[in-house]
Amino acid sequence: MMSKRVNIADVAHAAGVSAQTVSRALNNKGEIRPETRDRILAIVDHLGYRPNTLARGLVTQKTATLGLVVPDIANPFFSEVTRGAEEAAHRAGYSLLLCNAHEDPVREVEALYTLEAQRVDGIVLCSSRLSEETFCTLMARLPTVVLVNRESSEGDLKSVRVDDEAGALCATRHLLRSGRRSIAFLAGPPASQGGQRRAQGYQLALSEAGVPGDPALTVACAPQLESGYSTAQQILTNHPEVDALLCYNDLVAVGALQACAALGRRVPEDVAVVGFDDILLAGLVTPPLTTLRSDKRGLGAEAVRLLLRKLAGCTDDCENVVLQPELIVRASAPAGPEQEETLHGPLEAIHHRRPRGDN
Amino acid sequence: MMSKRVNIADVAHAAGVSAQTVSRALNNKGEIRPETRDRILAIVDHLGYRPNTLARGLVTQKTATLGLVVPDIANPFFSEVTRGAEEAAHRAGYSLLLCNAHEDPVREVEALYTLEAQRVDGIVLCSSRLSEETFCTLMARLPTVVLVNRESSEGDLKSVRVDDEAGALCATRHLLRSGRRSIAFLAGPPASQGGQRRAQGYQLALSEAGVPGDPALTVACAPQLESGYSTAQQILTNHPEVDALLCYNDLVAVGALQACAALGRRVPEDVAVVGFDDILLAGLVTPPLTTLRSDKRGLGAEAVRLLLRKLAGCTDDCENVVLQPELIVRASAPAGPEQEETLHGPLEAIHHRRPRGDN
DNA sequence: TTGAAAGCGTTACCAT
DNA sequence: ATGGTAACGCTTTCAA
Repeated sequence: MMSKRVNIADVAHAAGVSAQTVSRALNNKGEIRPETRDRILAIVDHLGYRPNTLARGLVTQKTATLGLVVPDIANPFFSEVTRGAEEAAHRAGYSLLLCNAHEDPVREVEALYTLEAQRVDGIVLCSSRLSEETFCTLMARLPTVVLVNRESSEGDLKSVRVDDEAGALCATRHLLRSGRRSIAFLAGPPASQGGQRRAQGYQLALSEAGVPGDPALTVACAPQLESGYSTAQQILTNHPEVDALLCYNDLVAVGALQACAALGRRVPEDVAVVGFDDILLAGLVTPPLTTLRSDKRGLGAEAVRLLLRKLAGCTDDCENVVLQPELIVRASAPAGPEQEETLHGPLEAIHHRRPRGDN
Repeated sequence: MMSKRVNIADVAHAAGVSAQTVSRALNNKGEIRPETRDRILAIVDHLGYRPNTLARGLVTQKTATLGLVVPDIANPFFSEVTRGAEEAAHRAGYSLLLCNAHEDPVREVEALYTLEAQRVDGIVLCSSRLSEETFCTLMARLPTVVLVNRESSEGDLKSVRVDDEAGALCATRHLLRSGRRSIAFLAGPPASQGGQRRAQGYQLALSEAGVPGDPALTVACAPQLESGYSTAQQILTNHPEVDALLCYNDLVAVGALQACAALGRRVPEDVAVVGFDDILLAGLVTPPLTTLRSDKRGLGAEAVRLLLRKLAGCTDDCENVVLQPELIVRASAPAGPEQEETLHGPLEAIHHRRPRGDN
């Protein structure tokens, strides 16, 4: 039925040359007479020949394919990271094999095995939830890996991440400056390194200010809206004195907003809410979220760039990359009265009046 | 440095059998003595051997990999579709090669060529912006394709889509019933078949109601928030009588909400706004969006299922799938006074009080 | 400048 | 039940 796929031999035959010469014409490699090359390329075009990347990969030991592992592609944070990674990969002539780890370490390991079997040239691993131990065992056999939002003690493992600690520090300071005294932290998945670092920034800000940190006010939660809702509800119920919620990400923060509404707590009058990431949603809910903006696409793009540099054998200047998040002050946690006119007042107005959607 | 990758010959040697037997053990295929198999599998495990899928694909002409092409992976609609597709693919033992067409027909063709070269077993092509002509030319040479949100006259090309016409019809009727008389349509990309079908539903509802359709009230726009903003602003300025905006998708609708705010038009009092898709955002903006909910993950999952059925040679029951969207009435376009207590009144309250985020 | 042969790692096919 | 050989489609290496 379907005629057999045209291969390099067919092209060679049609051009009256050897397969070798066709290969040279295609890869612009080795000496070849220009007119021969042009003739061959014309035939390639006419026959609609596409080199089989499997065969090519088998011999070159390179697939021009990268693996990308994310905890949840439907999470806006990771779809932005993915977009950035895809663009950078595409620009460099690489394809992207996407794996959704589903917030599950088992699935994550599975994904890494699959990528190994597929012989991807390198892997971008986002927000890994694996233990450091599992990690080191795996890395030994995997192709080159670059981590996103996670670091590892493992030798030459490079990473790209946002400065979680600085972000949480900045946000917590902001809350303290605006007069909040009992700040709870919705910490995200315990296995998340980002969550752990944010916890440190949060603690640091508290001790700076001489505020006694109550361990009961740091509560783990899944990185989704629903979990933010239930966790915030629980915190606000058990600790009525809480007047601010620092959230693992914007989805959790939106859930927290809804919990406040459900409990009749006004935001920001009774409770201030701060998110993390500044996804599109953040500026559009009511009240708009104060949050830490991170360059999500940049994270993905930078990870791919680092990966490609490592693949190119560039060992020297491949440093870890730490991107600084930017505090975006909106109505869910405004500046206190004393800072109103100075630091963030004007910004706030700008940030939620303008149409946005592509940050 | 890095020891050579272990291959099937190494395993065979270690087990004292032929490569053939190792292959049989691995694929559970052909006759093999159970104890031999177990012994081999133990060695496989011990050596950490992973079959090279390239080599396997080269000989079997199957890669266990599907291609997914989307216009924009950062668009929440498509990241949900992707999530559904990835899950279905993973469950069936397939990997997913992701291509972002970037809302650009040229990139789309490029992506299809890449997938062809990668010898994916099949392709899920979402919301293609290609002309029917380009399309037919390409399809002839591509591996099996299933379309999402697009249909084609091309022979055996199957598709999965939402019923755009029915959705737009339903939404427009809803607006008319609630007393709106001058309804504009922000139509999305002209090349979008979904947009075209929605235009038909919109027109049909207008003629049903005997409302004269003004062609100037159907305006193309990019499927993003910013474009919704500028397009709505333009419409509302040029046609002050407009009292409702039917939008291509929820992002456009949110932009339209912002335009209304900027122009001092109250929603829904002065202008009603309706979106499409019911992405997470839709229920969380102010006012919450009335919209047509589509099963985004289901779309992706169903497309993969259809694709796999076709690959399995199942030609008979592979029908096109058309999913019905569901009108979700929220405050941006409430029911009119006369329908308040009957149809949608109670629903509305439910839809924006509950925490949501995983629809 | 071009071609022939070998080999990448696996499975299919036919022997044994 | 197991093994040998060829083949998948390409690039690398060497020879002409």
